[in-house]
Amino acid sequence: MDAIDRKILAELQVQGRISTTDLAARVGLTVAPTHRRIRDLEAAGAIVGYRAVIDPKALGLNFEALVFVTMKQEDRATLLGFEEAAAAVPNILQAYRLFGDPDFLLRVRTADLESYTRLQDDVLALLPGVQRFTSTLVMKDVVGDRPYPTG
Amino acid sequence: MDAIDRKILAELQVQGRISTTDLAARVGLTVAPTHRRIRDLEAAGAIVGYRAVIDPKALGLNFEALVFVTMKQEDRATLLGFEEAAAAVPNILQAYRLFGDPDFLLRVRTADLESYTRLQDDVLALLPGVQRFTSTLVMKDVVGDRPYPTG
DNA sequence: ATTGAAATAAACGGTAA
DNA sequence: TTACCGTTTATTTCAAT
Repeated sequence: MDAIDRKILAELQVQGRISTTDLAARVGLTVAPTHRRIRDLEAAGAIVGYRAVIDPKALGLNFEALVFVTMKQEDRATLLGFEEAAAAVPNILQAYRLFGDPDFLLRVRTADLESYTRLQDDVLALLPGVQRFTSTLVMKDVVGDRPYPTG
Repeated sequence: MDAIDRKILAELQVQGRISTTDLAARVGLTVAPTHRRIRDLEAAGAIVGYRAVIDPKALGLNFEALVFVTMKQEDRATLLGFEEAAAAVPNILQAYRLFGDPDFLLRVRTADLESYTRLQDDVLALLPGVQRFTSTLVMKDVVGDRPYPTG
């Protein structure tokens, strides 16, 4: 993982579909070694995959909320049960387990406030082991998901 | 934005580098209309771009924290000043403006706890308009950034 | 550097809402 | 009529050896 690899990762995080030819020019190599490095980075798991970045509004997902979850107990089984159930809810885009209280933070997307209300009442409230949760509405994505710093 | 477009978006969110040929087969069209749809989705802004998904550990970024920020004032200038300054910090991967208190939530990645300490003291603490902030360490990414539901 | 595959773009006719 | 598909053709670009 030298400086060139980091530059490759930086470029691919911004332009996931850049051709090997163009990428080679940007990192100052020829095509062959560039291609080899990409293959190695993929094989090593440094590059997990590629994805299109979608505008959620295009899918009608205009509402975003953060949900803080506090669990009844913090034993292993309770936590794992919750994590598994949460992973099965497609509207939960991200979920973090935190140190301290609350135990989890969820990032949730729905079409609108009404869909969110339904989701909270019919799905989130039924997640196993939950003592209580607090929702906070997201007003604005100031910094939307951004590439990792490579420098 | 019909069902086929949603299917295209679903596939591209999971396999951003799938070939038009393969994608066409998956959505049940031939290459030409599939390609047209991709072009239109890109032009309409539904597809914002493409990116490689990187393992942050490969970049040595092993530490993640959430930072809740409460501002001194909530006037427009103060908030915008903070947002601009926050956007200039590469370690801030995501930033949300929230309703209520706290005013912002930041997701921050650094190499380790020491780098985070330095970042907090030397950078985050100097962001303009901040009254106080509270850090919470992330124990685990239960659900790492996941595609939007298209159904 | 070469070969084969794939992306891209345009044109044309058919078809269903 | 409008909008979309599918086929075809041609050109370009890329991957891969």
